[in-house]
Amino acid sequence: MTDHNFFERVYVVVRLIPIGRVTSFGAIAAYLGTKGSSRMVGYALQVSDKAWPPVPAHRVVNRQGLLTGKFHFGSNLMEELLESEGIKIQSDQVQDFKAIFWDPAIEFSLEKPDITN
DNA sequence: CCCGTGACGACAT
DNA sequence: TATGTCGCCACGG
Repeated sequence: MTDHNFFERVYVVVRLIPIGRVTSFGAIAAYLGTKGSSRMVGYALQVSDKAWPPVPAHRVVNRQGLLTGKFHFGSNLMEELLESEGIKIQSDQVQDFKAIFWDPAIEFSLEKPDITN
């Protein structure tokens, strides 16, 4: 597993995010064991367009549920993508963020069977 | 090789 | 609660 680069590890986790759910940079960083380098997660997503398979980077927001990276998607593409998945956005902020928050360190490790995507 | 930058986050004031 | 500062580490100039 350590054969993969840090960036690719980020992509793997992000691709695990169920549709209609979101997670934070810090949660991913913590799950990867690099809790302090949450900035690297954001950097990885910035260049995720050259990764394959595609990475749903729009499902990753900051700790406040704010769409800090929407500018990198161009206009309001990030917001539209999230709303198309049923996520409500207002003022660049995810509504009911706590409710749809998906923590890989918790929910994924439990391997909940009711999550089908 | 050194310096500034950055999709963040925790803590101090 | 809001604002400022520091730590984190990869990358480009």
